[in-house]
Amino acid sequence: MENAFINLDARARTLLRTLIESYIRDGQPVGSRTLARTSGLSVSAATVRNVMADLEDMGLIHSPHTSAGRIPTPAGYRLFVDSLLEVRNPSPEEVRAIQSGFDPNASTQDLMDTTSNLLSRVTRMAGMVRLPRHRNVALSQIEFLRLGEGRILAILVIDGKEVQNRVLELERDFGQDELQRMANYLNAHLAGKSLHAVRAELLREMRDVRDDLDAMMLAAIDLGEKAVGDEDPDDVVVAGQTHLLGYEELADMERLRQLLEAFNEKQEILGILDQCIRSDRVQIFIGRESGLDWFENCSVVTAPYSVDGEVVGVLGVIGPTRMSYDRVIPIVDVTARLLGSALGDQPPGDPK
Amino acid sequence: MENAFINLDARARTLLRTLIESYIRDGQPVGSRTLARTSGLSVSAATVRNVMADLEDMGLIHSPHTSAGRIPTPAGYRLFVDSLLEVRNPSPEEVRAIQSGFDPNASTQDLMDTTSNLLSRVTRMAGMVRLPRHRNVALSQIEFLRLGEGRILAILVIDGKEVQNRVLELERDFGQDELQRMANYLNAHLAGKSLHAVRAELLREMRDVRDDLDAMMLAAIDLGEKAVGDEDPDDVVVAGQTHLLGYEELADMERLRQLLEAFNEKQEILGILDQCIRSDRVQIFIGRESGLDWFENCSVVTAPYSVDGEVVGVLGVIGPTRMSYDRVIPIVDVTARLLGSALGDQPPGDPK
DNA sequence: TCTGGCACTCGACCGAGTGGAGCGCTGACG
DNA sequence: CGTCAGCGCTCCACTCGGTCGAGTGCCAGA
Repeated sequence: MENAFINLDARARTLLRTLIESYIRDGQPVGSRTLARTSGLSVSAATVRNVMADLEDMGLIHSPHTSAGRIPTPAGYRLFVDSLLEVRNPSPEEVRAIQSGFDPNASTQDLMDTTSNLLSRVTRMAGMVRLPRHRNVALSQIEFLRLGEGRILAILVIDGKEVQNRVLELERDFGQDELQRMANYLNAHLAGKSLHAVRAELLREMRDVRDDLDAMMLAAIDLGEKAVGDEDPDDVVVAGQTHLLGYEELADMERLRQLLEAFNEKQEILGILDQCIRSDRVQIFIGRESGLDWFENCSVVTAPYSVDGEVVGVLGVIGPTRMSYDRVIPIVDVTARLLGSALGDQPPGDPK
Repeated sequence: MENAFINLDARARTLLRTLIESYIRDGQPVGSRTLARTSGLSVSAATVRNVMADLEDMGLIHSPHTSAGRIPTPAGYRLFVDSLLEVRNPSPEEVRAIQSGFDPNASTQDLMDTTSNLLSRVTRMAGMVRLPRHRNVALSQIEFLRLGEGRILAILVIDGKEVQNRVLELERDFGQDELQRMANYLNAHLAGKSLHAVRAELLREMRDVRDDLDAMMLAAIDLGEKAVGDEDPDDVVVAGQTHLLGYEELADMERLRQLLEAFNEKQEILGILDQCIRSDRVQIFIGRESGLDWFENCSVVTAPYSVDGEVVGVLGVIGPTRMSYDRVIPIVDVTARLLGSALGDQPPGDPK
């Protein structure tokens, strides 16, 4: 595949690029004559045919039947997005549409919903956002509530606005007043620190037990660790799945069913997104590259988003492989940046 | 429509029933010859033709084109389900499948998810469950947490297991200790009563202010009312939408898009379900009867479910108009009963 | 190495023809 | 008056053959 790229001379690359662009635009197999006319090169259709035959040998394009034009293979798309594509800057209206969608003082959940909606509306495909990891947001407050025999509700207030409930099942039973004192202790020690730091501190304290800690403190630390320990639930917000019904290259009902089912289950979507969280740029999956066969004719464009320089999540869109990458890529890119800054701006914009 | 029923003699009704059953089974327009053979009546095809012509005049059946068999109209389906249908008892396997799906000590949310999943899996259509109104579940505990300037988090524990958070925005600021005292006051007065009763009591106390209440108590009552006041959010749980992609009578992509969109928005689904909550039996909407035109070729079968004799919600399925009503209706019916008793059994099953 | 030309292939489209299912109507029968 | 057999007609679904056009592969010549 790497070799394929090296072996391609400038003319072949131009032709391949023109062919794919044309196919993306029209959805029709493109033949030698049209390609010769539209490529801008002054070569004859016959010459183009020879080049096309070479490209077909390399597995970059193929004919759906003997005498039709050529369409790109997944490998062709791969080469295209990796080294032939010139991304457009997102149009000003699009940037404005995206930017105006972000409400600076919405809750995180709302922000996620808005973002995936935005992505799906602007691209007319399905948008998805991986929830941010909360590693470096500040714990404002922690409280415990006794529900029943050994069952405790832990309430974490994060960033002064986000609230998380967790039900803990314990062997020992605590009275409400004990719980209150433990919460006071934890709040005094931990409030304002990031969840990440809180967890580290609790674990450290559990390790080197000091003499000046009484049993209650120990229990408090233990309880705090349990409450904070469970990382945020893995989840992903999806929107605009129905846009995918409009693409006739995805018209196979059975495939479509599997695709929508995947959106419901979310598990496989999560898997795909998690593969992208390492990269620091826009990433693209084409067709079956992700190893899922219901993914035929689909592509994913993702970008990680970060707060204060640390990647905390991924967002992206999923649509037909035959999509306008030059338009979609910058949209996903800029949305990721804007989401990152919307998340990052909040603490300063809403001090205490 | 009523007249149509009265005017139909036994033979015509048998023929209509056989025709609709046959069409539901095969999806093919059914002609006079086959109908004469399968109806069990000993009449000739010609006679059947005469009857069919009458039925067509009444608007109960129609031909898709000049010389094809007849298919039922929505009015025909209506008559069919109202007075011709003989529902089968649900098959034992189906009852068992449904019954075994209910985990007696799952949370309400889980129960709703399970139920809609169950409905969709057993019927192979889309299942939906309207969340139960909480009017008569017991409030176990109420707590307040100060989030910031005038912003308070109210935590309601219901039935000793369900937890609800509500953020209240107030004009006046309260300290955490004030909040604690108010919560104590409310808990002492209200714990164990039903949400409905709690609300009534709070409203009553607000009306006839008594002298022996100090300002704090008043504030507490006000706060409690705010916290309990907002009824549970309207919501509905949907599952198995993707099953609908399999029915070729729903193959129109644009219609399908609208249908799935409706499931996402949930608003219209809610509207339909709310129309059914009054009835105490299985209800059926056929085609456009609900007034929504994307609903063509779809039908809804719903049944309310009740706890302790009071209807608290509705569940149902949505699928193609051409569905096996005789199978679906008892399934929906029995599921509603089982869900009701699963919800009702919990308080006795989990005392305290 | 490029190019024009030629033969060939294949799908899309059209129109005619055919078979079959099904209807409406009519006239006869009990 | 209800029932029924039969006839003629309509319309759909399918097939078949022919044509057209787009596109390919290959070859010979510049």
